[in-house]
Amino acid sequence: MKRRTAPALDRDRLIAASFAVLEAEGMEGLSMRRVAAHLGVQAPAIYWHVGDKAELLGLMARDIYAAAYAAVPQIEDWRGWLRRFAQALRSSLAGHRDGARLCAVAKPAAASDPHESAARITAPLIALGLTPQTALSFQAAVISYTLGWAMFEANGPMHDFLDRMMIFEDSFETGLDAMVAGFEPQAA
Amino acid sequence: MKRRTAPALDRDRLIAASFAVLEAEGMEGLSMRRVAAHLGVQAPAIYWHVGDKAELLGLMARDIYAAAYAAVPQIEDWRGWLRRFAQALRSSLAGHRDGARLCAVAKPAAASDPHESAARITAPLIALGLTPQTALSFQAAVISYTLGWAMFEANGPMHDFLDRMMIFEDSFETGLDAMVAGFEPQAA
DNA sequence: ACCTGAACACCGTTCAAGT
DNA sequence: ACCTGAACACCGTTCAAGT
Repeated sequence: MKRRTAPALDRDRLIAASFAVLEAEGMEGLSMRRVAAHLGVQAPAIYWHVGDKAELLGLMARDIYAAAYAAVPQIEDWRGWLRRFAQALRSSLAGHRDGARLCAVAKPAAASDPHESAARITAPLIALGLTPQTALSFQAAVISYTLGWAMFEANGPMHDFLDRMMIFEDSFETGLDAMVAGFEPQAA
Repeated sequence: MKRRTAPALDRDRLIAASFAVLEAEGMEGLSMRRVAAHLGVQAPAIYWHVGDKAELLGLMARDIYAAAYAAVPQIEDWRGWLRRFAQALRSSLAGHRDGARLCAVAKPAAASDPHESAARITAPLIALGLTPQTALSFQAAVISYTLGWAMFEANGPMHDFLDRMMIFEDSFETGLDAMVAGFEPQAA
């Protein structure tokens, strides 16, 4: 017997609880105290498992990105992969209340080892024949576009109006297709 | 004589002070109390001139966008206009500390009259021959891309690493050119 | 009309102390 | 090792009261 009582918290349960609070209260209701309450614990307990709130947000954002990567199907060429990835990221962001705002505020947890995370991020594109340089460039552009779009789309009051002037889905695809198609001549 | 003492505040001085605090303290140091202190006034005084903090942030964001629109030179076609606008927006965002984060958090002050603001936003493109529909679509895509990129770029730790793997300036242009070029066939 | 003073209900975080 | 209790230095916002 290593311990008499199992610990009440671990990183995974902490992150899960944080998402639960986010879903229920939104981004500005996401406080350390509320997350703690959701876990039946005092706020300072969280600091045993995580350095500070910024790190917690970083971990949440990381999960959102990870879900997107995991959702991209096997695909035969980099154009298709980029398109599928962008769609997956968009729906991963839309899958959580204030998901885009969360990712905007959070610094990437990737900060721990940027070299490794850049490699992981570009690996699929490199496998499909792009050079590391172009892979990074294209991927950065697609992520930027998708994240920016998600924020645009999540912006309440403007949304209702734009909804009557354009189909978000279609316009997102329009921009995405344009970008990917425009990459074509640069892939050499 | 309408009043014995001129008011200490007005909206413009309030916004200017807010930018000053933002520059000095960054986004998380931007508190109502600090802005008030910068103006030699008590925090509650601000609420006479502005409904709440969100509205103040919205006004700041609006200024950043307005600066971008103002900086776009007269141009002969919509491709050029879109490219110039994106560059102007990127440098307007980069012109203030945490500019991208600010715009991410702020709801558009445009919320007041979305119809009018959408019209103003698309006017230049419509004047250059696009339909309102495509103008809105293209403009939304370009804004999303640029805002997303600026956030990407502003993200400290990742930045230093990426800086050694790619030129931000060049990669931004790569994606932008790709998108605008890809719009071409859709402009019909 | 425009601002102050005092207060309310919160925050994130630290740190000794408990087990 | 892991959590609590109490505290510190802040927040945004409201509201009576002053001028």
